Amino acid sequence: MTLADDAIQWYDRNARDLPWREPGTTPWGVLVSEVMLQQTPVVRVAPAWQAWMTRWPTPADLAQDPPSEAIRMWGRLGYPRRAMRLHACAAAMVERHGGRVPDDLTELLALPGIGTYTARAVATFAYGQRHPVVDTNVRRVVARAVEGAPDAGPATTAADLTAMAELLPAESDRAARASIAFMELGAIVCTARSPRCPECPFVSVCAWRLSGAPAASGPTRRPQRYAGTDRQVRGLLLEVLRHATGPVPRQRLDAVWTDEVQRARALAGLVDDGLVEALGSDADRFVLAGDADRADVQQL
DNA sequence: GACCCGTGGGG
DNA sequence: TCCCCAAGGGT
Repeated sequence: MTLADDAIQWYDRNARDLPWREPGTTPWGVLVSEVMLQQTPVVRVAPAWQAWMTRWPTPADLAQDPPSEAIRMWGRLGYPRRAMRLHACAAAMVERHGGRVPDDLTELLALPGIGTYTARAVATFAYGQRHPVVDTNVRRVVARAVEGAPDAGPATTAADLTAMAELLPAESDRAARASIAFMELGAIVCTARSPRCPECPFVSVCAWRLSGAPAASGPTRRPQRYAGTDRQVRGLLLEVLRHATGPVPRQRLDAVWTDEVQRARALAGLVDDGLVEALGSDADRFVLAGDADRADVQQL
């Protein structure tokens, strides 16, 4: 039995019942789930995915609505730029691919918001192709089980893809199952903190376990605190704009954060990123991207 | 490669 | 409380 065989067998008995894994999920549904899952936990994605797919069952449905509606529907999943890119992605698929999700890796990679991981995930899970699919879970599982390391080092895309490629079964359908199985293992058993090794199909062959499960050593870089960052300010500004039914006067945005310099920087950043538009010659009113026309109507 | 980009829940 | 982290992508 190879690691892939063990993982697939384990997955068949332990896979979570997630909505985008239901039979009949379209490539678009797979793509939407993968984008939503970029840095957002499964439990919060599930209901959002259902609502999104009900409202926009195809790329063309989404492309017909303005980006502002995508940003609103995104709700509090975080990183709202993903909503905007998903909208741009839908528009690009309508323009370049007749409204269908392409099955070619290169064409997928060329779409907005679709990077190395997501392109491979869609080609593999939506179309059954044989590609290594490497996310943070896979990197951790391979680091421990194969390399004997306590955790994955910094992402090195090419090397990570090579490492996983060597573990993939030859047959494409099994290769796809192996990839999803490794991801699932990393998500619910071989977790970053407190791995559940007794439940792991690799427990007896895991290189990390066999070497005594050493703890990680060395200094870990402390990420920036969230409180007080531009990201928090952007979140507060966008929260106001999401719920607005018309143009929001600058004065109302001024109320969300006292530091004027930081507030202005955050707002300018949102405009630069295309999430927000300024209205009027004085740029004294703001709307979500794509709402300018509607806003003008409401002005009259 | 470093850094920026939201949000919420668990330990 | 505080810290960590969660199916990354773009610059």
